[in-house]
Amino acid sequence: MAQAKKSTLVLVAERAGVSIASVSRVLNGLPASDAVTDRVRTAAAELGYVPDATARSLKVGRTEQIALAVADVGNPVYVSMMREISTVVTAAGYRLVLSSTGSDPRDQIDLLVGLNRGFADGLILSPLRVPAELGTQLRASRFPIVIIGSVPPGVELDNVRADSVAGMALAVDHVADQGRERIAFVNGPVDTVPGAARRNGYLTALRARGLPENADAQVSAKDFTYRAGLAAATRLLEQCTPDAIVCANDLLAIAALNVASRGGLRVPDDVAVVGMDDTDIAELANPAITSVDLGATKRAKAAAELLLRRLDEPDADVQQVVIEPTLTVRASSTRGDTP
Amino acid sequence: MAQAKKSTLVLVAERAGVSIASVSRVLNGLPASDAVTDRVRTAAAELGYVPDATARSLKVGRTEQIALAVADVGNPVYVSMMREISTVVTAAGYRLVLSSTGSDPRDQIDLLVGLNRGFADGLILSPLRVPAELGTQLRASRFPIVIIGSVPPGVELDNVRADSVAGMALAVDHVADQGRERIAFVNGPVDTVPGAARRNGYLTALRARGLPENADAQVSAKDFTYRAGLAAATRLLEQCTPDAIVCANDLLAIAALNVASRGGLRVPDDVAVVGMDDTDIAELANPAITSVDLGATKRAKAAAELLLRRLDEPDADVQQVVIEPTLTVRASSTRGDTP
DNA sequence: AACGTTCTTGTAAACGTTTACAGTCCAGTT
DNA sequence: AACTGGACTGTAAACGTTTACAAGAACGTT
Repeated sequence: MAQAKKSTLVLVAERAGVSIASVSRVLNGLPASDAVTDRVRTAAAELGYVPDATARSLKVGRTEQIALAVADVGNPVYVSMMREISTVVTAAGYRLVLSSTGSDPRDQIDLLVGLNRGFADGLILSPLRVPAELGTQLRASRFPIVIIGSVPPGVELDNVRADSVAGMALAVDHVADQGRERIAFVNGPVDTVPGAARRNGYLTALRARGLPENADAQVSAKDFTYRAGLAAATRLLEQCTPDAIVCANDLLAIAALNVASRGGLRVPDDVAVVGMDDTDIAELANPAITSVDLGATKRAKAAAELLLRRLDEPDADVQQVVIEPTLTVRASSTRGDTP
Repeated sequence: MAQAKKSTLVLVAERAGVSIASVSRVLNGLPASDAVTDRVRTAAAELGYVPDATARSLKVGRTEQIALAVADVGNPVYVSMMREISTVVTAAGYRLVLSSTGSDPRDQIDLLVGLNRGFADGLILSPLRVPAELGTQLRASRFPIVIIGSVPPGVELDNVRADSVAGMALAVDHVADQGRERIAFVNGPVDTVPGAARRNGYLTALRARGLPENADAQVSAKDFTYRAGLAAATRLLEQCTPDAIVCANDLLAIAALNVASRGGLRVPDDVAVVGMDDTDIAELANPAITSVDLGATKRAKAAAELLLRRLDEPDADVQQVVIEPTLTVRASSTRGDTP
C-alpha cells in the first residue's frame, strides 16, 4: 500500500515499461493511449508514487506558495486576517507561508530579500511601520506583492486599505448622536501606521462635529495590548471625565471598559465605550463592546484575491481597494434600552 | 543597486570570470583564494544575486520549511502555539507553512499525502479528532512528524501531551478547597480529543475528592466557542445551582461568567468560574478569570524542539513529553480578598 | 632536478521534474 | 505503391543549484 522509500518518475517508468515523459504526461492528464495510461496508473499506484514538489517547482518556475507577513501572529486582527487569507489561497491551490515580522523593522527587509530567493510566488504584507528602506526593497522585488495598509511613497503596488477616518467618524458620531460631548480617545503608539491614521480620524471627526479638541482627553498606550491599555485608560481617567471613550482597538477598549467600571463608572450610562476592529473579543466583554469594523476580513480577502489575480496576469493595472467601515452597536454604548 | 531580472550562478560566474563551482563555493564559505573570493563577491553584489531556494532544495534534499497543521487558525490556544512554534523554527532557519485542517478529517489525510510531495522537511500536527485512517497515513510518512496531543494506537511518533487529568484536578481542588461542593462543568464537544480528556479529568477529580457526580451539573457546548458556551451555560444554570463552574476552555468560561452575572449571580461570591488554557483573554474578562494553564506554549515549544532534533538525528529514540499544568488564580474564584 | 604534497580551480554529473522536438506507426489518400 | 497526416511515444535538454572528481599550480623535500 504505502511505502517508506521515495519513488520517482524513473522508477514508475521502469515498472510500467515506458519512458519518463509518458509517465509525466499521463499523470498530468495530457493525451496518451489507453494502454500506456493504464500501465502508468497502476505502476504509480503500486509504488505509491507522489511527484516531488521541489523538482516540479524548479522546472515550472512556480512554488505554489504564498507568503504572508504580519507584525504579530498573536494579534486578534491579524488572526482573523490570517484565517481568511488561508482559506482563500488554499482554495486556489496555494500553500501559505507565515512570517512574523515582529517589531524589528529589519525583519521586513530580510523577508523581502528572502522572497527574491523564490520560496514563494507572491507576498501579502501588512507593515506596522514603514521605514524608508522598505520602499526601495519593495520596488526591487521580482515577485508580486500586495500591501495591506498604505504603500510607501513612490511605490506602485496593489494594496487594500481601511478607511480610518470614516471609521473614527462612525464611532464619534455614534456617541455624539446620543448627546455625549466629552469624547475621549485611547490610541495605540502614534508612530505606527494604524496609530497615526486613527489619531487623524479622531481629530477629523471631532472637528467635523464641531467638538473641541482637548489634549487631556487623548492618551496613547505604548502598545496595542490590553496591559498597555489598562495603564493608558487609568491615566486618561485621572486627567479628565469623559462621557464616551473611543479606542483604537478592541483590546484597548476592553481595558478602558474595565478601568472605568472598576473605578465605579457605569458603562454605558456614565460613559460609553467604543472599540475598533470588531474582533471576536468585542462580543465577550461584559457589557459587550460596540466596535467599528474596519473590515479586517474583507481586507484580507481582497488582498488575497488581488494577489491571485496578479499571479494570473502580471501586467494588469495596479489596483487599490478601500474597504468601508461599519459600526456594530452593542451594549457598551447604548443607554437604557440595551439590544 | 537592485534589479528586476533574476540572476543566476552562471551570470555571476561569467561576470567574475570564474566557474560556477567557484561561485558556489565562495558563496557557501568554502575555501577559495582571496582573489577569487573578491571577484565573486563583487560580481554577486553588482548583480544583486540571490541564490534560488528551489534549486538548492532540489539538490540538497531539504526545503528548510516546517509544516504546522492545526484545526482552527482562529482558536486562541492554537494562536499562541503558532506564535511559539513560529519563533522557534524561524530561529533555527526554517520557514513555517501553515495548514488549517478545518473540521473535515479528510484535510488531515490530504495534508499527509501532500507532505510526501516533500514541500516541507517535517510536520507538527495537532489533531482535533483522530480517525483510523490517520494512523495508517502517519505510519506511511517518509517525513518526521510530531504530534501535539495523543497519538493514534500503534503509531510510534514523537509527541507532546497535556495532562488534562492533573489540570482538571487543579481546577476542582482549587474551588473545593474553598468549601465549594456543587462544582459544575461546561465542556466542549465530547467527541473531540480535548473534550474527552477534560471530561475524564473532571470526573476523576470529583471522585478523588469524594464529591458526587451529578449529571445535571454537566453540559457540553457544541463547540469550543463563546457562542456555544453561552447556550451551554444558560442550559446549565437552568438545571442546577452550582457554587463553582469549571470550564473546558477560557471562551466557555467567559460565557459562563457572563451568563451567571447577567443572571444576577455574583462572581466569585455566589459562584466561582475557572477556565482552562490560560489564554490572553482570561485576563481581560471582568472579573479576570482563574485559569488552568495546560501549557500550550510550552507544548508548542517542546513540539518544535522535538521536530528540530529529529531533523538533526532521524534515528533517535521516539520521545514523549508531558507538560504539567499550572493554575493561575485570578478574581473569578477568590472570595473576598481579591488579588 | 625530479618528486610528492597541498591548495585551488574547473568539468561534469546529479537532484526529479516538464516539455520541445523528432521519430515511429498506422490509416487514409492519391 | 508511395505519400500525407495524425496520433502517440521516446530522447534529450532544460530549470539553478551542489559536489565528486580530476587537473593544474605552487611549493618544499630529497
